[in-house]
Amino acid sequence: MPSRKTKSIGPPPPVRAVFPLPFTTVDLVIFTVLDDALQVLLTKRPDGTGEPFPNQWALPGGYVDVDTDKDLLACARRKLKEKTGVLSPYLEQLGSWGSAARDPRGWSATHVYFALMPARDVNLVKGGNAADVAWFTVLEDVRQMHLAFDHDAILESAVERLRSKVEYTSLPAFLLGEPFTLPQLQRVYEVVLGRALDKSSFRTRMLDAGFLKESDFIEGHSNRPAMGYRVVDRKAAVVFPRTFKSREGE
Amino acid sequence: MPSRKTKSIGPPPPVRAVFPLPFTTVDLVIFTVLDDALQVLLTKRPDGTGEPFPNQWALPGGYVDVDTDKDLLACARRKLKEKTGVLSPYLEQLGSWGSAARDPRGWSATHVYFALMPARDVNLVKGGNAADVAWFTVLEDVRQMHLAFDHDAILESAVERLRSKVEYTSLPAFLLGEPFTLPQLQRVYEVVLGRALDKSSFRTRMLDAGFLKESDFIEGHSNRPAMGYRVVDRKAAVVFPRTFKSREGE
DNA sequence: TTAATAGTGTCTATGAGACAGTATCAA
DNA sequence: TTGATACTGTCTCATAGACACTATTAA
Repeated sequence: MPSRKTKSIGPPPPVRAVFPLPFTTVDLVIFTVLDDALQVLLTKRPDGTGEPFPNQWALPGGYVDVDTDKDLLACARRKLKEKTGVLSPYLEQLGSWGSAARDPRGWSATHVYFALMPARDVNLVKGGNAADVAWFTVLEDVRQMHLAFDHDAILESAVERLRSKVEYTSLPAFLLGEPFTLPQLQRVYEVVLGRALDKSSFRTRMLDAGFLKESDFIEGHSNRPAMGYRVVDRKAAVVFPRTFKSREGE
Repeated sequence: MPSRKTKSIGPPPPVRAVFPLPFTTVDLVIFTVLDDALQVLLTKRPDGTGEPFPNQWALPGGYVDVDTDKDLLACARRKLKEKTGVLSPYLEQLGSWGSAARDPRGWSATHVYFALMPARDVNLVKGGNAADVAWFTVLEDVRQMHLAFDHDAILESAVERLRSKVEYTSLPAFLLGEPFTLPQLQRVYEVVLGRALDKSSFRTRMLDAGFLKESDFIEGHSNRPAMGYRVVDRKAAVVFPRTFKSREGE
């Protein structure tokens, strides 16, 4: 009979329960917009180690380490830093997937987080357990691959969540490095949504929502310079009261 | 990170990994609307069994059973049926909570689902591991309690999710038994949102959204009979293009 | 001056909110 | 006939979408 509220110091017992436990992992869906396309970060599964799905591409992730990870979010942050070097991007829980069949090693459950980050902030970290790390476009590259485990389904769910939230939140701002211009932001919205938006209504919506502050920085990569903006609160997205196209079928 | 063993055919080994695994549980946040109030189903933790939080109220849930549960959803359905007898209510994943501290027995992660059901469908099942099961109003009863584990935080998150979705989806329809009338449905919206809605705009919104079919059944519990409706698709909610009160701070 | 991109103004349509009015029932 | 509830119509206002317009730069 375990006593309350005491975390044991020292080495954990070899067996933690008298019944079998599922494996517990954390996986990450890391998005960016690069070359006018939505891209996702994947890592290659190692070869020759006896691990399942050798040489196949997979979402970055791995086992929860009971000794170092305080909680699931801390575990996600740790893995994020290991792969990208980025410390505090926009990070949100997507959900969890668990079943007897998804991993040949046995019953496993994964807690999935999705992250948004500017491509230029990322410093791809190669080596380690994963042989390789790279960006893949969601619409082209990944369509022609089969990811390891149930990661195809997880990615699909992440893209769906991202798309639907982009319809009524300021999420895309986290995909851009600061400061950014309104036309740049609009392009990101259009890339994720896969359709064009009206310039005028886009500007009013963004500026009225009050989540942007002028960076009093002008930035022109070609002709007339545009106003630069920064996000007021880098931690949370703003929710708009309407979706983008209220008229007719989404 | 230690290497993992491959799954063997035959009886499962007593130890499934050479590194410690977190406990894996599934918890349920079961909502209904009863007596013009949003209510949640809680179970009382057992006493004298050495389990943590004896006699405290908690969300129904428990360990994933690797041998009987095919996946997390199946596990959630099993527990749902055990407590309420209801087989297929509206069921959606809320998220997962995991940390070293939430359960005194050790690192644990719980996968939380939330369910919506008509109160009249529920047959409270007492006994078993949980001594007691009952409905509690979210706004009054639960405010004065302290739930076991981190269930206060989980419930708060579930209520928040429910409220925000009620602003722009047809979710409340799943809290009512069929057929129901539009005034009944409006009352449910108002109870969950905690504010009154305009009758006229409510009716147009609901009927235009096309998720209701006339039950050609008239139901009058007092005066002029109202049209009865049923939900077209009992599995999914409809998303409205706008929130209820677009003008000013929600 | 031209090309290119940034940004604004003007019109229309939609639909929510407000609220008054009508319809249909029980007693 | 009265009261209660179901339901409809009418007005206003906010704002998204469409699209033409002006502004500011580089070459």
